[in-house]
Amino acid sequence: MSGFVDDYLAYLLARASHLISSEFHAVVEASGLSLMEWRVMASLSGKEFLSIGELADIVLAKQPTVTKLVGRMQQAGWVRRMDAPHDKRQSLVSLTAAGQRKVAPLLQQAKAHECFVMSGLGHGQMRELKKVLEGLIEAHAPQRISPAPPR
Amino acid sequence: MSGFVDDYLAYLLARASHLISSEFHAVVEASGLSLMEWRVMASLSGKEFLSIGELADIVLAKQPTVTKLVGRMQQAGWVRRMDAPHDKRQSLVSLTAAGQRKVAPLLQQAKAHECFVMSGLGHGQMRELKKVLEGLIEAHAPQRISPAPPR
DNA sequence: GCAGTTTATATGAAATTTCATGGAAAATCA
DNA sequence: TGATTTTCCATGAAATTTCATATAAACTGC
Repeated sequence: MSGFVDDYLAYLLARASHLISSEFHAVVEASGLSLMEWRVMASLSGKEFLSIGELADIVLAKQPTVTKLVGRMQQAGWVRRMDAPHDKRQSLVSLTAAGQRKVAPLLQQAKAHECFVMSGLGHGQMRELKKVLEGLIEAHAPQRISPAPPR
Repeated sequence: MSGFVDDYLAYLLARASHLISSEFHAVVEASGLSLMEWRVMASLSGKEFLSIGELADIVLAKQPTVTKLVGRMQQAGWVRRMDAPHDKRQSLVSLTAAGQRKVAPLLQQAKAHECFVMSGLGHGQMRELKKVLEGLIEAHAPQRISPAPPR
């Protein structure tokens, strides 16, 4: 490792994230999906649908990237799109039946992998870690929506 | 957020990392560097030099990506390369004087940003977080080098 | 309802990344 | 030492991402 980046929080986060993701990446690729495709499908699973913008936010990618990614996934038959009935600007993305079958096993394996990672930590540390991360995410969320004043 | 990814460790790590990096990304780009260029230069600062392979590992990118990235940075005059004297396969990368001048202020600002992030956590939680991350990184390091048996 | 503005997504061109492979130097081993 | 394998980096072609911008629909305030 390098002098500066050692012990630098942003770097530790990036490295830990990369390492953990990479491990599971192997599983994901074995099923013929890219990491981004997996993220999209995992995000979509359980939900009725998500808009392109929501997806971009969740999968941590830019909007044009997601538009094109979803386009390719649609070609592959894993997702479908429809215009939002009330807001015709939005494009709502949802899993097809084939898509659901494709992710289902991965969702299981993801949980298994998480357990594996967790086993190296201890349940307590794990909960603590998640709590701190959630706190960080909360605290640094881009647009802080101030509570609407009572009407 | 989405149902599945909520509370999924790999995702929390990815999101927290992305969020914290993005904040500093603004500072980095203001100085005319990309995130990757910043990582390379930060990694190099303090070190005499690093090989392409070491850099790729540190900055979490693939080897061909780093080769080309370094090529562009060399064009820009921020880094230089030389063949390793003992192993002519290796290409050693080091900062030029211009490169050093370029990163110096960013190194300062990075520390400042880290303090800012830390301020939302408390020193104790911060140390704990870093410790857990370092543990994760250590535990999941790709090639565990077992200590050489005494000769 | 109408300008002016904002929001959500799409898209083409350019930049970057990735994959697969190549070549050359080092390491291994019989 | 010569053959074989491995390691390290470069590179061309293909795939992806990104930037800048376009388009169309929704909002805002008269």
